[in-house]
Amino acid sequence: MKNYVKIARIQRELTQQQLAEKVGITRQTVSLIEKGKYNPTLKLCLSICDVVNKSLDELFWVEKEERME
Amino acid sequence: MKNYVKIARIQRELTQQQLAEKVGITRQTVSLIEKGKYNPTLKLCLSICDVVNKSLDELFWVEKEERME
DNA sequence: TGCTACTGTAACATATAAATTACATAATTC
DNA sequence: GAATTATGTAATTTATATGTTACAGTAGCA
Repeated sequence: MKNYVKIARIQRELTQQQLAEKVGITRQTVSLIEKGKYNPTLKLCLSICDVVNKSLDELFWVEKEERME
Repeated sequence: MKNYVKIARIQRELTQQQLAEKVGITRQTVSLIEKGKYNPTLKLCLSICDVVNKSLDELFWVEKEERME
């Protein structure tokens, strides 16, 4: 479940802990999402979008072929 | 959890059953998502995007203020 | 009328997202 | 070198997405 959360987070100069607090989840969940080991819910994706000021497509769109790994 | 799945599905002239089969889920899940009663996972959202040939933003982006109901 | 296709939804079971707690490591800063 | 910060991850628990089965209602069509 590849995504661009980590890049966006670093652009905003946020730590995983800070992003987690702003989103209202735990640091562990942020870590797992960034690592592509979780399949987050839409609601959570939208919350992350709000915090880093990016769209769903910007953060979570990956072409079908490169989605897995 | 408002979204535009129903509109896109009808544009593609698919029934809930047909969309469900193409996505690999049940008709009931499609119904609940269209009704906004479910918070689908990102993976499922992406699968729906593939089938109706729309982006995440086109199907699932709603402004923060109108997201709930 | 009756039949079929499409949709909404409820109850229960299962899979898994996410929380919680905890431990480990690397990179700092003192 | 000790203390702190940021991150990865494992085990367990909890919440919920999704499947399964089933029933009801509407609309169109013979």
